[in-house]
Amino acid sequence: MNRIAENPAFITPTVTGPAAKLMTSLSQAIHEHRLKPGTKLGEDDLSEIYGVSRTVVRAALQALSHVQLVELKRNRGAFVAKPTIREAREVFEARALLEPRTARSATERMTDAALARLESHIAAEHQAIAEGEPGRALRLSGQFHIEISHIADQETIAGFIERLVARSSLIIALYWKRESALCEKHAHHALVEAFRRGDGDEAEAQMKSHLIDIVSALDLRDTPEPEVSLRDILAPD
Amino acid sequence: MNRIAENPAFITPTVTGPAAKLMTSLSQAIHEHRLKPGTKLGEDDLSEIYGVSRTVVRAALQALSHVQLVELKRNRGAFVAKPTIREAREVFEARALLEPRTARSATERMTDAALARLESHIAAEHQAIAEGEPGRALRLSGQFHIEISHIADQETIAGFIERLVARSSLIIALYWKRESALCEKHAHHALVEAFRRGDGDEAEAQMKSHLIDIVSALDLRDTPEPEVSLRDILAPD
DNA sequence: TGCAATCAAATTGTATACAAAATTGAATAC
DNA sequence: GTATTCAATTTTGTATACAATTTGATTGCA
Repeated sequence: MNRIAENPAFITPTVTGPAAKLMTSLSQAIHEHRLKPGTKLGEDDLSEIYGVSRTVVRAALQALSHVQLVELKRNRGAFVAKPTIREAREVFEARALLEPRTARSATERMTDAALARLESHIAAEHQAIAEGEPGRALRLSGQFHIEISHIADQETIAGFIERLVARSSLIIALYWKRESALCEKHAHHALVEAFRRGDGDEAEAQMKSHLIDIVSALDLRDTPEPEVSLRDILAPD
Repeated sequence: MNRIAENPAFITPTVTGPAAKLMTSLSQAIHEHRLKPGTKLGEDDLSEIYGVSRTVVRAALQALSHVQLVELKRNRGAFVAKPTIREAREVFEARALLEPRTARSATERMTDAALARLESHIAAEHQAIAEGEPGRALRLSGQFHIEISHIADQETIAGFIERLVARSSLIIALYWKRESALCEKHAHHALVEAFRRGDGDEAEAQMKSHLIDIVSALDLRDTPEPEVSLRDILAPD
């Protein structure tokens, strides 16, 4: 069974049992932009919706806060994280540091089975776009990157990349330029071609430019914070 | 107030309130090798020791498991993490990927105040060794690396490095060769000199070789797992 | 004696009850 | 009419009670 079916959540759950289900469900909703940055995640609401106690809800929310998909404010509750422009830049700088080299490592460890998985990712991505589900396409696109890091067989780095890709989804929700089309199709295809040829240099270069393309499609100009910043400024923790 | 005094725990707590105190205390004990890899952390024990309920204990243990200082086994409890040789290699490969470049960034952003902080770290490290407290020295040595990542002003990467340095402490506890002396004195001093001269190339190179030196002082030879070797010895047929 | 099954003790997992804090809105004073 | 205060409500934080699982020890049986 491949990882796609096993872990549609993106983030490898760091909790077990019912809390993991909740974490997966929330994580997926955040990734597909059904839950928008800043949304309040009330404990009672979630506990009623999922039919579990607040104890379990809190465990899931804490786990999500550890991967920075959720922000916990003491005595105030849990909110879908809202990365700042500064954080957005940092996330992509970290990805630029980790992913190109990881793509090179993946090239060296590439197998036919792994190539097939990557291609099925791309196919699923195209299908999602064709079916008018951009949220699902975005999630699959992120999973493509994560899959590469797992192929590279560096689980520690893969864990970091999982977190970075997850936050990238929030960043895209907040800062994506409407004008620029989300076209990862060609970039991902070019990467797979490099993998197939076993060309590590090319894979590294492709990944590097792919990440630059993504950043250039974001609007990360310094602008005054949205409305909610008032609270943060006037009642800081 | 500087970061050293604020965060003697190493790991920036991802929880608030009483659970943060507990996390800090446990994290510090693990770093100083007072709590050894594999030690069981029973919920009732901790709850009695710290005078808080199991709810708080569980929150702290969950937080520690998210930074991989603690391993949670479902229905079995929490244990101080015990990185495998494979994980040890991965941790230092990730550090090799992140820290040299981060040292270069730190060079560009270096200030007199930051240099002074780094030097006070080294001084405290020497003092700890002189006073025969190798545990404290090791913790301070790790904080030196973390401080550099904060100076580089990349909080996302700094968070990763915090986790890697934390796990490195467990790895050192498990795999340090007795023969080789822990002498980070010169390496850290050379780094500070490079920072002072604003020599980014040199800082990057120094960090790279420093990490290689640490790995070379570890015994990461593939050995059969403890149980397996027992079986081999006792049932040689 | 050796092995297996069953039962008891201890420990973790989950739910719920209670305490504390923050938010909300209405009443009152200016 | 506006602002301020205070109480009621809601929500989160913590403790505790109960359920489920694991562990090991004892007993029964071959």
